[in-house]
Amino acid sequence: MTTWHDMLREKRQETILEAAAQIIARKGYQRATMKEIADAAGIAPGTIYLYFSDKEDLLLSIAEQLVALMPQEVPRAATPAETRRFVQSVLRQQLGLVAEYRPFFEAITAEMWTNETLRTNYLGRVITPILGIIESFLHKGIEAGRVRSLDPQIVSRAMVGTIFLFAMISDTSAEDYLRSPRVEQLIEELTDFFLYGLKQTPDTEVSPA
Amino acid sequence: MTTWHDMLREKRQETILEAAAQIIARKGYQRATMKEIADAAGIAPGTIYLYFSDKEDLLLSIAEQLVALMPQEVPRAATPAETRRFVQSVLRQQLGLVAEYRPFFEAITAEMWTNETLRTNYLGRVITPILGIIESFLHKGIEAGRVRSLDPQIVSRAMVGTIFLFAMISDTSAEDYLRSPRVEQLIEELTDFFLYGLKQTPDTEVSPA
Amino acid sequence: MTTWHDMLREKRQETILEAAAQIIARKGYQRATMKEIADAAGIAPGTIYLYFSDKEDLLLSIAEQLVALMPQEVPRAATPAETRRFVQSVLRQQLGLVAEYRPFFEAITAEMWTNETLRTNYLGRVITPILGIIESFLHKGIEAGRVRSLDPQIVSRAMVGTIFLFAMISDTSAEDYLRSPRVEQLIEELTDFFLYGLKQTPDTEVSPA
Amino acid sequence: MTTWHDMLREKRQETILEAAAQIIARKGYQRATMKEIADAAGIAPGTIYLYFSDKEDLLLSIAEQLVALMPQEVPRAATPAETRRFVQSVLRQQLGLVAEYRPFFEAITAEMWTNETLRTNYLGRVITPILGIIESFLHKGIEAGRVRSLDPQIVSRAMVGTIFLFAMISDTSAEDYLRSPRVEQLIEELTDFFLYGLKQTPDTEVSPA
DNA sequence: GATGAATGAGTGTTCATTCAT
DNA sequence: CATGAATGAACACTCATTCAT
Repeated sequence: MTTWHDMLREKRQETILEAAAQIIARKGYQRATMKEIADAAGIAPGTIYLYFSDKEDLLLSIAEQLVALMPQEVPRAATPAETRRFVQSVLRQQLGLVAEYRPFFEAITAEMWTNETLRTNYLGRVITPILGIIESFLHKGIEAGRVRSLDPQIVSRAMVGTIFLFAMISDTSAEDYLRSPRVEQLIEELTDFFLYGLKQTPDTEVSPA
Repeated sequence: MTTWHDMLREKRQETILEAAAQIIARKGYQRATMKEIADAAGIAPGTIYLYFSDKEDLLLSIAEQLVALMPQEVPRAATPAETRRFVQSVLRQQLGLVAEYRPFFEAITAEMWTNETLRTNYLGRVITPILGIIESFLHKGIEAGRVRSLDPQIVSRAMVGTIFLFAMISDTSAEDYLRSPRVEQLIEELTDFFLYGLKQTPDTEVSPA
Repeated sequence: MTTWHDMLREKRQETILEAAAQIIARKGYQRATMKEIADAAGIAPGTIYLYFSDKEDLLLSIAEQLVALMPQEVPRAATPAETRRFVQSVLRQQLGLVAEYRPFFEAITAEMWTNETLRTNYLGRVITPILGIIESFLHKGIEAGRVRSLDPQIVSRAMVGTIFLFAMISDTSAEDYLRSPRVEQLIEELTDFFLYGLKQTPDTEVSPA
Repeated sequence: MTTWHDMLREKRQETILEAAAQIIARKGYQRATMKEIADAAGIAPGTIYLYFSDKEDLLLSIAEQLVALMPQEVPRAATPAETRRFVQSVLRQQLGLVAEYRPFFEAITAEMWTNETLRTNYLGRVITPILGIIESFLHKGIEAGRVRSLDPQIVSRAMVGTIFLFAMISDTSAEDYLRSPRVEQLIEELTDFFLYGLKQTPDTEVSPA
C-alpha cells in the first residue's frame, strides 16, 4: 500500500485546490494566473500539472469539492412543527456551507454563467439536489395538508434564490449577514417569512418558536 | 443641427452594444474577443474604438444601459388589496425587464463577481434602488399594520434573490420561466408565496385574486 | 492658366508641410499621426492625401524643402582676412538656417538614422554640398598658403559636426545658443577656435577682427 | 550561491541586448519589432519579457550600457606636450568606444531626438560628463596659460560635435573613418586641427609630435 | 475638392503549458 | 518528483489609408 504516499499526494492536491479557489474567487477564473495560484500554494507552476491536467481541471475540481460537500439529506418533517424545523435546517445547512467554503462557492458562482461544462455540473450536482430535497418535502407537505398548495418547483427556487443572494452579497458588500450571530437572526427572519409570508392576518400564529 | 448624423451614431452605438452584450453574455467578458463582437455587429474591429474607448468601456456601457432602464417608481399600495398589487408589480416589472434585456443582464451578472468597479456600479445603481423601493414599501406596510413585522432589509433581499435566480436559470437551463404565459403563472405563484408563506393555516385567504 | 488655382494649392501644401514638420520634429516620424498633422494644419486627414501620396512622401518633402533652402554659394575668400569671413559666413548661414527652419531640420535629423532613402537624400543633397563648399575653400586656401596643410575632408566634417551639435542641443536642452545675441558670440568663439586652435603660442594673433 | 545560474542569466540578457541594439540601430526603435529582436537573439518573443519589462526597458537598458561604458577619467595634462596628449586621448577613447559599441550608440542616437526620457538620460549621463571633463581641462589650461582664452563650454561642444559626426557618418556612409588604420590618421588630423586651427601663421609650430 | 467614418493589417504583451535539469 | 525558464499562440488596440457623401 502506498497509503502514506497517497495521503501526501491528496494533501498536496487539497492545498492547491484551496489556493486556486482563493485566487479564482478573488480575481475570477480568467484573471487568475497559474503562477499566482502556485505562489499561493507555495509551489512551482509546473507542479500544478502533476496534480491537475490543466487550468480548467482546477476549476472543475473546485466544483467537484462542492459537490462532495452537499448533504444528501435534510431532517424529515412529519409534524407541523417540523415544517419550521425543515426550513430552518435547509437555511442553516446551506448558509453554513457557504460561509465555510466561501472561496469555493464564489469561484464557481462567478464562472458558471459563461462556462457550459461548469454550469451543467454545478447546477446539476449541487443546486438541483437541493431543489429536489425541498421540492420533495413540499410535495409531501402539500399532500399531508401541512403546506399550502403552491407549485413546489417555483417555491423551491425562490428559497434557493434567497440563499444564493445572501451568500453572494455577504462577501461582496459590507453587509455580512453570514457572520454569527447575525446569521441566526437571518435564519429566523427568513423562516418566518417563508412560513407565513408578508401579510398580516388576524389569526396567523407568528413565530411560535 | 446634426440630428440625423447624431442619430446614426447613436444607432451604431446601440448595435455594437447589443452585439457586445450578446457575445459577452454567452462567453463571458474575458473570453469575448473584440473581433467576435465586431463580427456580430457587422463591422470591423477598429470601428468599435470609434464608439467606445476600450473593452472595459464596452462592459461599463452595458451596465450603464441597465442603470438607465431601472424604474424609479413602483405603484404605491394603500389598501390591503394593493399589497398584492405591489408585489405583483415588482415581480412583473423586474422579470419583464430581465426577459427583454436578458443579454445585458447576463453579461453584467457574469462579470460582476470579480470586477470591483462593475459590482459597485451594478449593485449600487441597479440592485440597491430596487431593494430601497421594496424596503420602503414594507416599512410603511408594517407601520400601517398591513404587513407583518418582518425585517424589511432581509425580506427585500429574499424577494430580489428570487427574481435574480429565476432570471438566471431562465436562460441557462431548459426551464424558461420567463416566456409568457409561464411568466404570468410564475408571478401568481410567487406573489402567493410571498404574501402568505408556506404554511397552511385554517383561515388564510388564498389568492383572492 | 490656373495660376491662381496653383498658388492656392501650393499654399495648402506648405501649410501641411509646416504642420507635419512641427509634429514630426516633436514626436518623431513614427509617433506622429496623420490625424495630428491634419489637426495642426486645420484640415481633415483625408485631405493630406490630395497633396501627398502617403506619410513617407510627407517626410521626403520636408527633406526636399531643406534641400531647396541650401545655399549653393558662400563668399569666396581671397585674402587672409577673408578666411575669417568665410568661416563666419558658413557658421552664420548654417546656424541661421537651422534656427529659422528648426522643425524641418529636427524632423529630418531624428529620422535619417534609420531611413535609408531619407539619409541618402539628406546627406547627399544637404550635407555633402556644404562639405563640398568647405572642402573646396580649404583646398584653395592650402594651395594659396593661407591655410595650413590639413586634410580638407576631415576638417570640413569637424566644422559641420560642430554646427550639427549646436543645432541639436539648442532646442533639446536649456542651452539655447541660437537665440541672438548669443548666436553672435557663438560664431565669434567658434571662428576663433577654428582659425587658431586651442594652443597658446607666443605670437598667435588673436581675433584681429 | 547561484553564481553559475546568475551568470547564465546575465549572459542571456547581454545576448538580447545586443540583438536589440543591432535591430534598433538598423530599423529604429519604433520599426523594430519584438519578434525581430527575439529572432535575432535566437529566442522566442515571450522570453524577452523574462529579462526586460517591456520594449522601452530594452531601449533604456541599451542606454544604460552606454552610461556604464563611459570613462570617468582622462589623463591629466600638466605640460604643454600633454595638451596634445589630452586631446588625443579624448578622441581615441571616444572614437574607440563608438567603434566597438556602434549598434548601441546608433540605437540611442536615432531615438534620442524624440524621446524625452532617453534624451535626458543619454545627454545627462553620457554626453555631459565628457563635456565636463573637457571643459575642466580647458579651464585649467587657460588658467595655466597653456590654452588660449576660449569659452570652454563652446569649444568642448565643438569637439564633441566633431566626434559625434564622425561616429555617425562612419557607419551610415561609405566613409568609414573608424576602421583602423584610418582612425589613427583621423585622430592625428583632428588633434592638429584642434590645437592649431586652420590658419597658417609664420611661426606656428606644426605637429611637434 | 474636402471630409471623416470605416477599415483591417500589424504589434506589444500575457500566460497556460512543456520539459530539460 | 519538483522546478521554473522557455515557449508561442492569442488578443486588445492603433493608425495609415480609402472612399462614399
